[in-house]
Amino acid sequence: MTGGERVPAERKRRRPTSAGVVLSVDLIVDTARELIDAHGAQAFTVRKLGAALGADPSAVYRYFRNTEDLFLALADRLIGESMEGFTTTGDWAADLRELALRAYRSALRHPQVAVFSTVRVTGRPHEQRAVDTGIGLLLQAGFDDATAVRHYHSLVDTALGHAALDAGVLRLAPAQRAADEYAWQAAYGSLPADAYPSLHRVRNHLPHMAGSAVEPALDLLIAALRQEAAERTG
Amino acid sequence: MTGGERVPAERKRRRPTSAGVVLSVDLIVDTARELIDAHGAQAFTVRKLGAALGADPSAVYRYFRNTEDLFLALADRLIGESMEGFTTTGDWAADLRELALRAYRSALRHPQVAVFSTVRVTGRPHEQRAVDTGIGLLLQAGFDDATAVRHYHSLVDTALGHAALDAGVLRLAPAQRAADEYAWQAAYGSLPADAYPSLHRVRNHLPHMAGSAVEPALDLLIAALRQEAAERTG
DNA sequence: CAGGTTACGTCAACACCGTTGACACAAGGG
DNA sequence: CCCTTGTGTCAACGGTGTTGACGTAACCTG
Repeated sequence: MTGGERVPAERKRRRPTSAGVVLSVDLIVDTARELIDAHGAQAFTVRKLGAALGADPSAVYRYFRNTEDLFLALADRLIGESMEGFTTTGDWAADLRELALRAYRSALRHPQVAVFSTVRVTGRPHEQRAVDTGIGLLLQAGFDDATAVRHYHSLVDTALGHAALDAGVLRLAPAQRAADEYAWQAAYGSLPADAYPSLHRVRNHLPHMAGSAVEPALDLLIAALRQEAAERTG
Repeated sequence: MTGGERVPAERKRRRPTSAGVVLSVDLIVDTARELIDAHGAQAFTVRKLGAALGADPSAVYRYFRNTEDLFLALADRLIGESMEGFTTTGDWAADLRELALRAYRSALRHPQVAVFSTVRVTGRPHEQRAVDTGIGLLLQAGFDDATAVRHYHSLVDTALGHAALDAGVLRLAPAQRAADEYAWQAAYGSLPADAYPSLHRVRNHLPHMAGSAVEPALDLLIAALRQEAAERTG
């Protein structure tokens, strides 16, 4: 764990803030979460967090050494939530698809946080549980140890990568988003067939490019895994 | 196309800055590029751009309505550069892999910019050329129009998504990065076999998780496409 | 139950950030 | 040669994350 540890390992003295709130790591993480859910990670600031807590913004630094540290603490909680109620069905490929999609959906709601949890090793219980489950499914499919790790890495990073991209789209104002969808038609719909033969041919299908590609991409990954597993065992 | 247009369509009067520099759209984009290449997109600010240009920071707003607009202008240039010297070899699968890897590598150096170019339709020549080439390769492989578009979307977004993720790693200080690689061993290397059977079994392979997963992921995607194309044609 | 230690909430300040409006001047067209 | 106007500069606004000093209240000790 590189930098995760909060300043004091345990804390006992609790003094209420001038607004009467008793701070704690959990309360701060919860409040940060609510703020991000309500107004987007883009709008999150330490000062707003302080205001939402009913405390001076700088009080946060008694619990986390900086905002990155706070995000990291939020990360493991999100991993845990995204895995709530997940159970294996016996179809390892379908289970892996679901696992990756859960990671995607969770990360999409909290992209800033998600990037941290991918980049840094939290090493906390929720993360460990999820990794164990995913790699277990690949071992069950018959892959050897090294290959299982590699494929798990590919799946999860692809899901989270798409989330990082798609989160950018969500950040756009709805009107602008609609305009961009149409832009695929406007900019590409009438290109000369001689200079852009392929684009011209598929011009009617281009608006689909405005949506997310997670599911098609995951489907391809899973198909490849199924094929490779079949070749291995058979 | 949505919001790209700079403030005046054309400009004629050129007055040198107090440092003797004659500003222009191209000069500003070039300088922004150099700044990002040298110190990372994270460290880019309008004020530093002004200093690097030898002009007041606010002069930039005579050419771009805001920083997002500037990034968007940079995007198409990067697409063009990433495709420089690309030629098809006749092996459509290998060509697609190379195309996606070029997008990844280019985006990795300029993640902030890359997200914009994925999210927004630039509709400019370089973008159109790249899309036409990629979809052309899939049509050549025998996919129908709608499927070719879908697969192209999956490939490119996966490449760019991994870039967005991996860019986060690059932002870490090198020492911290090395520590995180080791963290996979430290946090996961000694987990109890009964609670985490799969993790325990593959524990020696976990440090690989610290690297990028682009190439393994792209290999899986390409394998799936090869398989699907073979089933189609034969 | 009193006293000392100290955790921690608060305050003020620092050094930044993107962006805007007023202003002055020089470039270019008539 | 003047007048319009494009455009570089300046100062300012309202934000940001983070830090250090400070005092008080909460706990531990006796």
